[in-house]
Amino acid sequence: MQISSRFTVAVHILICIEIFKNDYKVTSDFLASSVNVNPVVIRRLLQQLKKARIINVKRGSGGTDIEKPLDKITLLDIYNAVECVENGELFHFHENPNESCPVGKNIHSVLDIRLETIQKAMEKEMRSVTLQDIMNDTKKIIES
Amino acid sequence: MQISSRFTVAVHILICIEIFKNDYKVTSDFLASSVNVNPVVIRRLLQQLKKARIINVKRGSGGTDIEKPLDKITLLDIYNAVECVENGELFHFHENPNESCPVGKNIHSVLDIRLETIQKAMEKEMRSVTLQDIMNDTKKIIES
DNA sequence: TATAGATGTATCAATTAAAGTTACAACAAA
DNA sequence: TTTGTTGTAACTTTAATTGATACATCTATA
Repeated sequence: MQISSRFTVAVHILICIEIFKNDYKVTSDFLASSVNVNPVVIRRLLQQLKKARIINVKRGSGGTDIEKPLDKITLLDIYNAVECVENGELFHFHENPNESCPVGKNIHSVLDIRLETIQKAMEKEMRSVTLQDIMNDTKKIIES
Repeated sequence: MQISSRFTVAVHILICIEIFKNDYKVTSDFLASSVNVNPVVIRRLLQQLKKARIINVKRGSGGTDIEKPLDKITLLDIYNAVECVENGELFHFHENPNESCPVGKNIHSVLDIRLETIQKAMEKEMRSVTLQDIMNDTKKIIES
């Protein structure tokens, strides 16, 4: 199963906020039009990004800003903000292996550490990319 | 969203096949009892592992064997055998970004390479662990 | 201070994928 | 020929995502 599009949408949103901050009031409707999803989906994501202290959302007047230096926001920060799995575990483990089978009894002892290592490798890679990197690429491409 | 439990179940199955090969006929019912899921779920997985040439399943008489040296079967092989996402893409990308917005138009150019790098990091880690490694750990734990 | 335009959020529907279940034809060994 | 098993179809259940509508709440400003 795939990681939900909330992650790519969240990155898309953050790029938009930064690119258009001087020229438009970046509302949920504005963002919804760029991403091409329902505005409520955007608002839900904005709330999650706000809870993670990545952005600030203005009630009443509308609009949103990024709350941290771009080079202090990593893809992992964004991922963790919007991907709400219990314990943050990437792999879903079958729930009730048979404890009276020697394999079922020990499957967690054997696999947990391996799954964690794999997940950590993914997270390390995500942590190495900042929103600043993404913005640099985006501006270069838009200008060309 | 999490990677489905098919992956951990498939690894569980393969460990069972190897551990019990001399003492039991390892049928889908036998495996279903250790994993604690419906036998049909097991049979579906066995078919996927068979298609990937990791195991052989005996019709009629019943039972199953591993078809390759254990140190030639990596966690990535198992993952790819049972995790059937289109293009094998880990990240689900939102479908129709607005092409008339400079960000929507270029979001794929900016993000695709990053997502691929992250996925590759995960796959590299999965490729570095073989079923032989897992079996060594399992036997050590069961014997202690 | 009334209003216009946003956000925040509840609620429900639609869609999709995973996993459970039943059933049974096809098969192969004894 | 019987017995136990696989292979697979069909349907159900469950859960998560996403879409959609609605509206109370908020704030700048006219």
